[in-house]
Amino acid sequence: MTDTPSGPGRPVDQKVSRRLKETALNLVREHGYRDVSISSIVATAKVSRQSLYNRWNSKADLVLDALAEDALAEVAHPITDDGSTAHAALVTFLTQVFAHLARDGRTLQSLIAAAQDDPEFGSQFHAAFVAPREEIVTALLYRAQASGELAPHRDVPILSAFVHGAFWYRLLNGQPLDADLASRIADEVFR
Amino acid sequence: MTDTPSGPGRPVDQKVSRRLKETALNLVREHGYRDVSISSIVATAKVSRQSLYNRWNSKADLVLDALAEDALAEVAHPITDDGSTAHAALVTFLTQVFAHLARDGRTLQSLIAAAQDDPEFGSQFHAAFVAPREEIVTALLYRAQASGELAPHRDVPILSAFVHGAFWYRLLNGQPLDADLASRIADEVFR
DNA sequence: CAATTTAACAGACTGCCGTCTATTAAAAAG
DNA sequence: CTTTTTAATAGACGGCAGTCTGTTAAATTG
Repeated sequence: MTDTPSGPGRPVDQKVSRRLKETALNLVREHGYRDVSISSIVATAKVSRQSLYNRWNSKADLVLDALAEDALAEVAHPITDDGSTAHAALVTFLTQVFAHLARDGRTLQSLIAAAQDDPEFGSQFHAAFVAPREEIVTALLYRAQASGELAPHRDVPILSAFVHGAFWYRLLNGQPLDADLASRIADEVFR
Repeated sequence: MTDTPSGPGRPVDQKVSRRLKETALNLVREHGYRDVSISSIVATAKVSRQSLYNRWNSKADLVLDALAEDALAEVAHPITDDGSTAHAALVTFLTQVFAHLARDGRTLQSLIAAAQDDPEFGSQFHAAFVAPREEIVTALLYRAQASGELAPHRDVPILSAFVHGAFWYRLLNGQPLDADLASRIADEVFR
C-alpha cells in the first residue's frame, strides 16, 4: 500500500514524501500549525509545490499523515494489562493519551478545527484518530460489563461519549489534560 | 455600551453595523461559514472593507456577534421549572440547546474551529457561549446535590464536563443532537 | 533503441486576506 | 465659521492558497 512500483511511468519518489512529512512536522512543532504555510513547507523541503498537492489535498492532510507515523499511532493499540481492573485500565489509557498529547496537543486542536470545515478531511481524521480510540474505550467498557465491574444497565455508548467528550472539551477549551483529570474521569465512570 | 455618542468626531453609523451583521448571518446560513468570504460580505452589504475591520477582527468575530443577537442568546437564561426534578430540568435544557442548534449548529462548529487557532477569539467565544452554559449545568447539578437528588460524593465539575463534552463530541463529529441523546445523557448523570 | 507513461519541477495565474494610504463626511470644540 | 477629531470610502499592496501549463526526468512497454 505504501508503494506501488508496478506499471509504467516514473515512480513516486518516497524520499520526497518523507522530506515533506518531516519538514511539515518540524515546522508545525516549532511555529504552530497556523503559522506554517504551504509555501514555507515546500520551500524548506526543497520540493516543488505540485509534488505536495500530488500527495495530499491540504496542509491538514499532510500533517495528519506525518503525525500518524509518529507518536500518535502508539496509543492506538489496545491495552494489555488484563490482570488489572477496567477502572485501572481506563486510567492507564487516558494517562497515555494525555502524555502523548503533551507534545502534539496543540497540533491536534488545529486538526480537529480543520476537520470542521472540510468533510473529506473530517472522514480521514475520524478514521485515523477518533474511531480507534472510541473503539478501545467502548470495548473496555463492554468487557467491564461482562465481568461485572460495570452494571449491566449502564449505557456504554453514552459513557464512551462522556469519556471522549470530556477529553475533547478540555482540549478544545485550552484546559489541562493531566493525570488528575484521568483518574477523576475514571472514578465517575466506575462509580 | 452599544453606542458612545459623546466626544468629538464622526459617530459610528449603527446602520452600517446592523447591515454587516445581518448580511453575514444570511450569507453564512445560506452558503456555510467556509464559503463566505469577507469580500463577499462587504460587497453584499455595500460597505467598505475597512468599516468591517474597524468593528471586528475577523469573520469569526463578526459572526459570533451576529449570532449572539439571534437565537444563540435565548438559551443562556437559567431554567425556571423549579417544580420539576433536576433530571427533568437537564433534559429540558439539553433539548432546548439542541433545538436551537438545528439552525446554527454548522456555524457553531466553524466558530469552535476558528477559536482553536485564534486565542483572542477563543476567549470571546468562551465568554459568550461556553461559560454561560457551563454555569447553568454546574448550578443545576449542585442544586441537585443540595436537594439530595444527586449523591454528595459525585464530582460535579467532571459531570459537567461529561455533559458538555458529550454534546461537543457529537457536534464536532457530525453526529445527531436529538431528544434521544438528551434523555440518555440525563439518565446516565442521574443514575 | 524508440514510444509511452507518470513524476518532479519551475513558474505563472486568480482570488482572497489583512493592512495601509488618501480622500471625503459628520460630528464636537474654539 | 474654522479647526479638530473620528468614521466611511475607494483603492492599492504584499503574501498565501490552490490550480494550471510547460519542461525535464525516470520508469515500463514494444
